[in-house]
Amino acid sequence: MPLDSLTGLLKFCKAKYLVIPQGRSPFYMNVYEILKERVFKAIAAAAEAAKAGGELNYESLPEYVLEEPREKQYGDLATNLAMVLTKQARRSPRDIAAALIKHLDTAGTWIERSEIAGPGFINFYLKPAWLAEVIPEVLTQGAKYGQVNLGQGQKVQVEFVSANPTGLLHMGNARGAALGDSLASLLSMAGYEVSREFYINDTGNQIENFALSLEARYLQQLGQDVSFPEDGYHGEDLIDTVKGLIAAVGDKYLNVDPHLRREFLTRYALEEKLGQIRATLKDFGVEYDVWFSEQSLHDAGLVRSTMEDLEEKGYIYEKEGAMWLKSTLFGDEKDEVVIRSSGTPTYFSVDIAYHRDKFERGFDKVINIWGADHHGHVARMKGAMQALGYNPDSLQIILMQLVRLIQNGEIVRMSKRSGQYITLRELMDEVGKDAARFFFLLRDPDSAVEFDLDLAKSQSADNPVYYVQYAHARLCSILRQAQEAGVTIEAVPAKEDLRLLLQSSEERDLLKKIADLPGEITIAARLMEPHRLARYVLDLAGLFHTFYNSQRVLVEDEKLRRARIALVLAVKQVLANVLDLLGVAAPERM
RNA sequence: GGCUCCGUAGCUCAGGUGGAUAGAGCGGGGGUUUCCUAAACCCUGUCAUUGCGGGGGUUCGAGUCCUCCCGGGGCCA
Repeated sequence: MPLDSLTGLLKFCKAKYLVIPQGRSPFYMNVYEILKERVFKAIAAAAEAAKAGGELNYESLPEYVLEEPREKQYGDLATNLAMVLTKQARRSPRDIAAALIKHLDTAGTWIERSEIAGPGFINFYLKPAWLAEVIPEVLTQGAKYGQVNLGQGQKVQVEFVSANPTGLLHMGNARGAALGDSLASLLSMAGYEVSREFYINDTGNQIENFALSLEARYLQQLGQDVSFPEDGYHGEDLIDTVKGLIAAVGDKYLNVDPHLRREFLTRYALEEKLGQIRATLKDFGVEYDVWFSEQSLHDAGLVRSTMEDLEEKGYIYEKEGAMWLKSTLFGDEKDEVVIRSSGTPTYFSVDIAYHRDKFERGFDKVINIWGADHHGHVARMKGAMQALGYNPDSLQIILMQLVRLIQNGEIVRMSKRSGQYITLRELMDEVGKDAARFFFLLRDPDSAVEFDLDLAKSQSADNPVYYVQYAHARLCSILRQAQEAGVTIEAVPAKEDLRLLLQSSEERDLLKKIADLPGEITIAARLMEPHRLARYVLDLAGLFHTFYNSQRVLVEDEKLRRARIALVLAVKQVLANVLDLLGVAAPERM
C-alpha cells in the first residue's frame, strides 16, 4: 500500500485518513470516511482527465478541500478545487468546475448529482441510501465505534493537575482534571497509547514551609504557645490533619529533635493529603497510571546528571556563584539560574530533569496541562529539551486560563496560603461530578471561565449535561418498553430494512451525525481539543430529541419498528461512547 | 514596559487548514401531552442592523491571516 502517495492526496477535512493494511490493526475506516476519500480521489482524477483531454491546464494539483457545506441546500459535500485552480488554469472558476464535472467518474462514490454553485464551488448530492451503512457499523463496533488510527500506536503521556500535596484540590485543578483526563481518553480513542501522570512536588521550599506550618499546628494543638509562620499554610485542613495525627500518636513528638519532628509530621501529612487527592480525583472520574515523586528524581541523581549533561554540551555557565542555563539560545528572554549559589537546584532545573526523564521513558509525545500563570515557563522548558537533544515540538503544553469563582455576586479570590478556596470535593457535592466535568469540557481552555457557584447550584437542572443524559435515558426507556412488549431486538439488522429509515429528515440527520463521529474524533485529537466532543454530544442529543418528538419508534409496522430500534441502539451506543470519553455517566433512567 | 490569552446576540459561550445567508443554550413572547419520560419538542424577534472591540492591510473571498490602536485577565519586570 503506497501510504505516502495516498496521504499526500488526502488533505480533505484536515484529517489524514490512513489506510491500514488488512489484519494489522484493530482500526478501520468508517463508511463516511471511505465515502469522502472516494469522492476526494474522484475529483483529483477528474482534474487529471480534464488535463489529459486538453480542457484544463495546470502544473500540479493545488491543495483543495472537500467539506460539508453549512447550508443543506448546497448539498452533502462541496469542493473548492475549481477556485484554487484559477491561477494556474487562468480560467474562470465556473468554467473549470464545468470541466471537472464533465470528467468526473462517479462510479462507487454514492454521488447522485453534482452542481456548480456560487463563485465556483462544486456541490455533490449523495444518494441517501449510503446512510443505511452506518448502523450496522456502529452496532458491530460497539464501544469501539469512533476509534481512528491517527496516533498509530505512538506513546503519549498526559501530565495534569499535579497539584501541590500541601492542600486540597481547588477549582483550577478541577478544570485541569476534566481537561487532562478527557484529552487522554480522546487520544486513546484516536490510536495513541496513553499514560496519565501526576507529578508530586514532595520536596523543596514549599514542603519545608509545609513542615513548619504542621509543626506549629501540632504544638498549638498540644497547648503550646507558639506563633504560626507568617506565610504558612493557613487552611483549616491542616488542623484536621494534625488532630488525626494526635489521635494516633499523641504527644510523642512534643519533646524530640525538631528536625525529626518535622520529618515525621511531613511524611504523615503528605501521605494523608495524597490519599485525599487520589480519592477525590477518583471520585471525579480520574485515575492515573503513574504518580511520580519529585523526591525520586533527586534520589536517583537525575537532577545532578541532567545538569552535568547540559554543562558538557556547553549550555551552562557560572556567574555570581550560581550556575546558569543559556536559555536565551532557545528563545527565552533571559538566561535562567539552575543551581543557586547555595548549591541547591532551582525548581526549573528539577523540572528539566523530570521532563528529560519523561522522554527517556520512551514517550513520543509529552503533553502538559498547565495553568496560564505558568505561561512564562513554556519557552524555556521547550528550550531546555532542545538543549538536551530532544525535539521541542514533542513537548506540547496546553495552557488553560484560570477559573474565576463567583459567589454571592462577587469574585472569590482563591489562595492556598490563605486557605480560602472552594475545593473540588465541595464542587462535586454542590453540583455533581457530571455537571462539573461537562461545564469545564464545554469550554475552550483558552477562555477564562467564570464559575458562578450559586447559579450552578440553583440552575443545575438547566445544565446542558442533563440534556444529553436525558437523551440517553430516553433511549434506554424505549428499549425497555420494547422488551416488555416482547419485541425481539436484533443485534445487527439487515441493510434493506434500514433503508426504511431514510424516509424522514430527522432520521437522516441523526445517521449523518453518527457517521461523523470518527471524523470528529480525528479533528479533536489532532487539535487536542476535547471540548469539541462536548459540543458534538450536545448536537447529537438535540437531533435525537427532535427525532423523538416527530417519529415513533415502537410502531405497528414490524420492519419499520425493527429499523428504528436499530437506530435507537446506534444512537445510544454513540452517546455512551462519547460520554465515556468525557467522563460523564450515561444513566439508564432519570 | 515585555510576553501571552480574551473581546462574537441582553447573558454564558461555539465558530479545524480563510470560503457561499455568522450559530447554540439561557433569557423574552406564543404553542405542543387520550401517543415510547414535557429534564423534551415546535414557532417567534432587522435579538449581532454593509456586521464578529476599532482602524488599516493581504486575498477572487477574512470572525478566521498580518499590522496598529482600545478594553479586560494572566505571567514577568
